[in-house]
Amino acid sequence: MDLKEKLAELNEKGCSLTIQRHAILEYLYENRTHPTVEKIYYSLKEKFSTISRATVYNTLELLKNYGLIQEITIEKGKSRFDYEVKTHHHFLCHRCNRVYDVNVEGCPLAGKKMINGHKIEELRPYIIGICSKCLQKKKSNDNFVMMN
Amino acid sequence: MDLKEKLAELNEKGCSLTIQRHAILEYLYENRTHPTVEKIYYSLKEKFSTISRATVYNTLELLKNYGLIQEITIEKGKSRFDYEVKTHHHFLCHRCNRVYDVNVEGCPLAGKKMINGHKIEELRPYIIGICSKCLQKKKSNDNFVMMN
DNA sequence: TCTTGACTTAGAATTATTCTAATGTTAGAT
DNA sequence: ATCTAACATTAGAATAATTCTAAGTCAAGA
Repeated sequence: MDLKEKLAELNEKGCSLTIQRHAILEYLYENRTHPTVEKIYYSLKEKFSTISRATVYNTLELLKNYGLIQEITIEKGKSRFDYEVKTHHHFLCHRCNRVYDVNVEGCPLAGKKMINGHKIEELRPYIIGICSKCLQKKKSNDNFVMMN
Repeated sequence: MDLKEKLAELNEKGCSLTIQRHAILEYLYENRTHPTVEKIYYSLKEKFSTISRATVYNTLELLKNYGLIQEITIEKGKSRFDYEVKTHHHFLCHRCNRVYDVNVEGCPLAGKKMINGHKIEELRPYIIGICSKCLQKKKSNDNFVMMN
């Protein structure tokens, strides 16, 4: 779903479209790097110097409740946010702390509404490990060490 | 793996088995409710009145690094811990905040070592929703309201 | 224009986690 | 048995993430 559609949906549902809300959703639309709240806050400060953390938190919560963004809790202690709401796997590299999207086909939970009598509302499939970039880096370090 | 085996493994790997470490691992062995750090800390305080939060955090980190327990980051802002390290799904009820184990067969990631060039070290498959108990409660509330 | 309610703001408060410096414990050397 | 060095634990301070609060801002409708 593109930005205009999401903004329209917010509007239709009677949610007032403030400049801050617009900016936050737009930021997530343009930055698919799964930013933390802190990252979003500081990035927006450059445009809107008076924006407050509370607004960022409130807006992210609001957008999440409207189902327009999703929260990622893959890391201890802090949340990240993702413009894409369709369920997909996230990969966290514990070396560089980057979060990647990964596509995994054939999840047996896909489309399921219930499990063990519990109502399923959201899937958060997380994978932890070392990303390809860091594996490369590690390799060249090893080479470097071997050459000495 | 039972408690004795895990303690033995710690010992074999040269990790000193202090009373606190023993108590924390034992607590997780006996309490499979995915306790938060705070819950663990206060429960242990009853037996060991001088135990400190730092020890609880350090020990949980240590046990995790030895691969004897796993960390659950399903909730915003805080960690829970699980004695069982075999990969399994966790279900968080956003009404009552309980975390349940659920068994899901046929995950296409099972046994995979790599994905998109990234090295997989740990899977954290989380499901969010409303648990069976809370669904029941909701139902009886509805009935109650209807009867009035 | 005035009022009302919703939104934003700055900063305080709270919560979770990590850090620090002092103290306690233990195993091996003597 | 005692000493010592390394490691572990402790209380509390520091930091980080999030939520709360009270005051100010804005915008739509009477």
